[in-house]
Amino acid sequence: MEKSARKEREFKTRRADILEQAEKIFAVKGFYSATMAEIANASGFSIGSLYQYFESKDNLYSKMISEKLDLMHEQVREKVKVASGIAEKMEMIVAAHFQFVENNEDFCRLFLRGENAAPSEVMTSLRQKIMDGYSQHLTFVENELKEGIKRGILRPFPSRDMAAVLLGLIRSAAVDWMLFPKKASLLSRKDFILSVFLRGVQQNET
Amino acid sequence: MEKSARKEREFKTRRADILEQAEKIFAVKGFYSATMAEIANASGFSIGSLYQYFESKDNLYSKMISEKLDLMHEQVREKVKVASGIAEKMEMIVAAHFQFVENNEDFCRLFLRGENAAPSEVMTSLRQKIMDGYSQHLTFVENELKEGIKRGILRPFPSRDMAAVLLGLIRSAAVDWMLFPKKASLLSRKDFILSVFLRGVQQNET
Amino acid sequence: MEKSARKEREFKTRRADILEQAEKIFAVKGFYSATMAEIANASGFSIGSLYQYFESKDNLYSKMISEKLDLMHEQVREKVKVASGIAEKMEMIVAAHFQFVENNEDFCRLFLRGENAAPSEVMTSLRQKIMDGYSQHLTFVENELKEGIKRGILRPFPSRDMAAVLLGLIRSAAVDWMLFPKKASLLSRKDFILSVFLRGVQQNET
Amino acid sequence: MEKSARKEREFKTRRADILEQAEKIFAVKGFYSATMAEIANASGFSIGSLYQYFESKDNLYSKMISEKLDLMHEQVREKVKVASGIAEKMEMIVAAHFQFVENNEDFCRLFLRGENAAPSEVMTSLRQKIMDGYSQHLTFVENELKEGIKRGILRPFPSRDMAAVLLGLIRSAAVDWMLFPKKASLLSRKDFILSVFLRGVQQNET
DNA sequence: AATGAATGAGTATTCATTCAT
DNA sequence: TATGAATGAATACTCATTCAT
Repeated sequence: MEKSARKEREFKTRRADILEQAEKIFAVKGFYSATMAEIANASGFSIGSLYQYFESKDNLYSKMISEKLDLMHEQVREKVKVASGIAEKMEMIVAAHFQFVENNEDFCRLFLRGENAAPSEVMTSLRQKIMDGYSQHLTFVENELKEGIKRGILRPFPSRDMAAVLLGLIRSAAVDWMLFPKKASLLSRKDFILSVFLRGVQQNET
Repeated sequence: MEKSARKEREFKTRRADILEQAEKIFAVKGFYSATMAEIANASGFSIGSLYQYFESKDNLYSKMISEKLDLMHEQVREKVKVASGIAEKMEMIVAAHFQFVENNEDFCRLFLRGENAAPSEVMTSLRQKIMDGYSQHLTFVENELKEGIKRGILRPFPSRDMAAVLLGLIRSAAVDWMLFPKKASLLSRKDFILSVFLRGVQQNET
Repeated sequence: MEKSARKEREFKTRRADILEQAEKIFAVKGFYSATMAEIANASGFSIGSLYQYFESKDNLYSKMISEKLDLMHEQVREKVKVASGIAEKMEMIVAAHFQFVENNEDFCRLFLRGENAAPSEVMTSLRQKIMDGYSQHLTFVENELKEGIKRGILRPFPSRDMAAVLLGLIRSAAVDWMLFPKKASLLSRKDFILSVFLRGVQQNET
Repeated sequence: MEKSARKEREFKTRRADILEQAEKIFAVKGFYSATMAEIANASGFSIGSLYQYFESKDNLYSKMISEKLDLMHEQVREKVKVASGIAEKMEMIVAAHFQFVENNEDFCRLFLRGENAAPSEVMTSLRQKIMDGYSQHLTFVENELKEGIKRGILRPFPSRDMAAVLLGLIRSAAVDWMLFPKKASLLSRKDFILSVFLRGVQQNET
């Protein structure tokens, strides 16, 4: 039926609209201080309608977080995929992350604030989902680095630890950029981070 | 007066007791889900008494966070102070942080969760305090690194960025350790982090 | 729209129901001892619903007082308006007040108790509103008396003072009636009050 | 024992001090918003000490009100006692009340506010006490007026009603004076009130 | 399907009173 | 006797969720 297809499409669009507004509000107020009424209002729906798209406030928040996080991982992977060569792939890992942060600053600020909180079932499962997603992402990065080790470009450190270090460096640059606002774009710090990661900060002994 | 001195001492002890219990409860439940009644109960005081030591729930949380953070910064600085030589100082920066995280895991988990949230006055001032403390700490680390640059031990990168990188590496190792529990102590990762920071991950070109 | 009109009507009815029950409870217990739960219960609404009709307990109390007071003033004025001649108008002023007191004893007892209290914003504004209402009412009575002075029926006392005296006499009769319950209606004291007001208590010298 | 006599004296002095401060605070904040801590502080005693002089907050308030009211009644009676002749006695009734109000404005404002509230035992008994005191006072005034009726100076109205009217006029003048602050003293309105009471507001027919 | 009024459980905070010191 | 820290009952208000229309 054509009808159901259009309905389906509309459903998704509206769902996305809600998610978009919710993200903004959660970013400003945090999970607890944001209210369903507020989100309903901002997205132009009634409170009741919100519950047609999401089971609960927890669920709305969870979906918002996890879907966006998935998007980030996906974006990173896609950009890395089209890159050729270890060096370019590593550059893309950093660049893609930075681009996502710049394009989704509100969302990322939510993580400065944290608040992946609450002891509820749903929230616990969110935390698990976040960790799983992170774990997979780590594995993805790890595999790229392994290639570098194999080719003798990278030192034979444990690849998982190296991946954690790379993501840690990316994260710390992003946090620093959000915490202490600067004129320069986050992306402009890409080379610095890459350089530190690749060559270390130690003066060449010669 | 002896009397007032003892009272003073008792006051501080009890205040610390409350803070200690509150930390545990906040760590498990988060700021919003933890209740004053729970904290009162856990610390063996009545609800009313809590308010003799702290103005409000916000205030209790703020004090708990900021005092512990101050303690961390202080502990790091003291350990670095007694170290001699750039290398040893940098080692101490990493070691002292790791030790603190191991000794205060509950507290640190609070930061995984984040939740330095709430749009209230008190919480806003807490966030400012956290940022100020971090900023000062960054400056402290930066000054140590500057010495290293001056002596030609470290590459002439912007010292502040290098400091941010070092703290970022420390943080990412700590987060990784808390997120994916391992048998090995966090401290055992010190040399790896230091090595990465100092020599980088790039294979020596030969 | 028919719908919104009915909604509107229902809203007003329910609001009035709450006000009516609240009046009784406040009359018995006073502002502070009355609880929102009690009022909710008595009016057959949930606690939450009370807050859909009134912003706060203070607000509920304020509206109840000021709307009823407005009603009293209005009723007095309407009855006076249809009266013809100074004598009849003055009679109506007394009669209308007494009728209101008899019909709204609970409400009036609230004023024996006073309790237009509380240092809150809302309550301060209530007190101002009460005074303003009283002031206007005084002016209304004053204008009627001025007519009597102009026609040489009343002694040329300051009209405002005379108005205050008349309302004072009305009030004292009402208070006496409420304080020391008697079989006779308050209205039956109308002629006495009027007589005292007009001719005083002094024996005619002859 | 001398000692106990001094103790007794001290006790009364301190009790009076508390009552004095309490009156001020109650006048400003009302019964419910005033706190025992505040009263303790203002009167220079500890909270615990307050309870050595008064059983409870209700009791403190009750005693403050009833003792001051007794004082008012007493002062009026004494001044009336030394007056000679009906006219002078009636003048004194008005003058003595007005003087008390001027000398105890804070206290009297408490009655504008009312708040002889609370459904507690103690408060109920206070209300009874106030009514009894008022009733006795009314009887006292009534007896003076009876004398006037007997001597043919006053119209043969029911004496109790006349007394209520006189006290009502006094009250309304006092309330008006407190509600709408004026430069003139309250006492300066004595003759007006007396004149209205005696001769009414009606123009003499001549 | 959409609405938004109604619900009521849940919680921070206050403050009269007590009692150990 | 005096103190004031400790107590905990009491209560206004919020907001996620439901469901009648």
